[in-house]
Amino acid sequence: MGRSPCCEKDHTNKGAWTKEEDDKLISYIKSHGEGCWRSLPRSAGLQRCGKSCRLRWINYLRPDLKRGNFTLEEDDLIIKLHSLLGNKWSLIATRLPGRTDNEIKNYWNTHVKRKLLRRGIDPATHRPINENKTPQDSSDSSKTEDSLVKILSFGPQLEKIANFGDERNEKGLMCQKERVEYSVVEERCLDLNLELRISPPWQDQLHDEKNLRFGRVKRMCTACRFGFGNGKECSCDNTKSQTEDSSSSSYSSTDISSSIGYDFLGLNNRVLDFSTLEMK
DNA sequence: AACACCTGCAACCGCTTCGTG
DNA sequence: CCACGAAGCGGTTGCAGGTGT
Repeated sequence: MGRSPCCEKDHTNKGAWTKEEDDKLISYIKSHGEGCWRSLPRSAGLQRCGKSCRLRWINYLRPDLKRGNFTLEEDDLIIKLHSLLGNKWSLIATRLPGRTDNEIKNYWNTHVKRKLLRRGIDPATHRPINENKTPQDSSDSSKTEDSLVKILSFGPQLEKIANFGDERNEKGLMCQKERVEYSVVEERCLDLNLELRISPPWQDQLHDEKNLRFGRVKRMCTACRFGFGNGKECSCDNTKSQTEDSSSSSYSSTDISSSIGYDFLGLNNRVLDFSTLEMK
């Protein structure tokens, strides 16, 4: 048994849109707004599948779309975001006003990939191509796969945490969601030798111990990094004091970056504010 | 001029996620 | 908790236009 079709294929047009179809769609959405794509074609008098209408509107007809070539700034931003987010085109598109996920995806596949390859950079990993096959790396890559599998298997729990809400936002503190997204990105990049690393540098243990004694640094356990602070998974040596003093229990990106003395990826000034990365 | 090949992009397809009853 | 439909997403395809031979 196959999947049921999203529309009646017999009575729908396919292929390139005509000017008349575009006009019908635009005028319908202008007067009725977006929504209920499934019923829209019939209401608008179009012999198209709802999906097709949605795509046409989002990728081509929307009035706020920026047409034309990508600027150098957009180019750089796409590369940076891709190194952090991977092929999450819709997420990347949210950071590029007027650009659609489809447009960015196409641009990546046709221009950016080639550009990176010319520079000797693997577009998939964002690492130098000739660095890929060292014996040390082969063991490292299996480690990376392991850690990635662990992170991915965390998925459902991470989602639950991500839904906790933003009650702490008004204090300017990092909410659970931010902490989760931050940790995931941080962990994913662990093995990537990127100039544009999103995490603050991992502090070596000796340095931590020393600073802990002077009360300069609060060490986070893995559970806290994933947003399980105060749970049974938490093994922080400062959990107790954190629960007593809620204001010190949250780690914001800005807290961290200011505590370590630099603004990684411009998080302080919100150039790349991952806390606001949401699905459309 | 004719053909083959390449490139870029719009559109499609199938899977996943989300919302609702 | 489950089932179902709608919407969203990312990979892939198809085709028009450009370029090389």
